[in-house]
Amino acid sequence: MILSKTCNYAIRALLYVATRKSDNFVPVREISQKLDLSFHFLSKIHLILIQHHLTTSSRGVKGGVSLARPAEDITIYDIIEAVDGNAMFQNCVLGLENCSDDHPCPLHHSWSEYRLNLKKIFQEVTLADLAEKINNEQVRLSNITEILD
Amino acid sequence: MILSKTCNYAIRALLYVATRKSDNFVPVREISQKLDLSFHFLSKIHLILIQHHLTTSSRGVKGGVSLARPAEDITIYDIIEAVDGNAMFQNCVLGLENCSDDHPCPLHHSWSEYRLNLKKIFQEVTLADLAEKINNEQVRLSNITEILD
DNA sequence: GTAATTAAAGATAAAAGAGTCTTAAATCAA
DNA sequence: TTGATTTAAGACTCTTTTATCTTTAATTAC
Repeated sequence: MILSKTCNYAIRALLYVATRKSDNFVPVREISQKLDLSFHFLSKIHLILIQHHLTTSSRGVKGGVSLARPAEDITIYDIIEAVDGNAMFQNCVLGLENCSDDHPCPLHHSWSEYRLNLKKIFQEVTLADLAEKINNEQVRLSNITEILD
Repeated sequence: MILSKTCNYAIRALLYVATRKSDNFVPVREISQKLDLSFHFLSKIHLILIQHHLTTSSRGVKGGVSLARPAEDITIYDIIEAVDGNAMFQNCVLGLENCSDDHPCPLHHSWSEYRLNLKKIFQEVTLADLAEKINNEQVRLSNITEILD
């Protein structure tokens, strides 16, 4: 797996929040039910997202989480960086410590080019882009077919 | 990290064997010393490689491991597939189970194209290609600068 | 103020990945 | 045959990731 499970869940959760596009907070319970994920685990993931200023939250009856800034301004890369870090986009594919153009590993050349593309793919796409696709029912967010009822 | 540590070590170990290009077996002890990796851990990794018919081995005084077929016929992809499996080259980037052209996740389109490139990069390169680079001292295999003395 | 609701925080546990250690088995050399 | 060498195999430990459960704190509605 390229992304950790935690990161997968984070992306899907934020996409769900983005599709709700209400001014209100979205309860974690609702997200976990709609995406069929563990409520407690998702709560924990949200702490990370809050720490990285991707979401804000409110406790209490009308509480929940919401995006910290417009969905247009949050890329998938932002989420990956917050949860999994950016090692994937920087490190040597063979795990060597000072792999560089000057001291390359055998795969350095092809990999460093590829790595940029990987970053690009995730940076080019915002939550808004994907939320629109989801709302147009062109794509899905969960193993369960219907998530938005 | 895209590849597991186990997989990194496996690739580097086989590259080392390929650079030795002797008809003899190469002791795991020698590999571990030259690559600065744990001998016992590397021994374990070699069991995987042997099971997947990437290497053969011999016990005893002149024993060790050697490539099961010519270095020209072993790609980096072969090693990755043996050690880490092929989930990375097949699975949905968001971890959805039946993500496909018919039932895509929001990232399916860009990802499925990208995934093919990823596979290609590793399939295009053989141990022989990289061993040649290493022997020409264009690249390195270890954090330690000199590995071939 | 009280009760219901919801995130925050922390303790705990299960599973997987990474790494170590010991013993057994095979091979070679003398 | 004996001893040295080297892989094979399995038990064991440590760390990280994933997941669960419980308690606390904040917010809202009444």
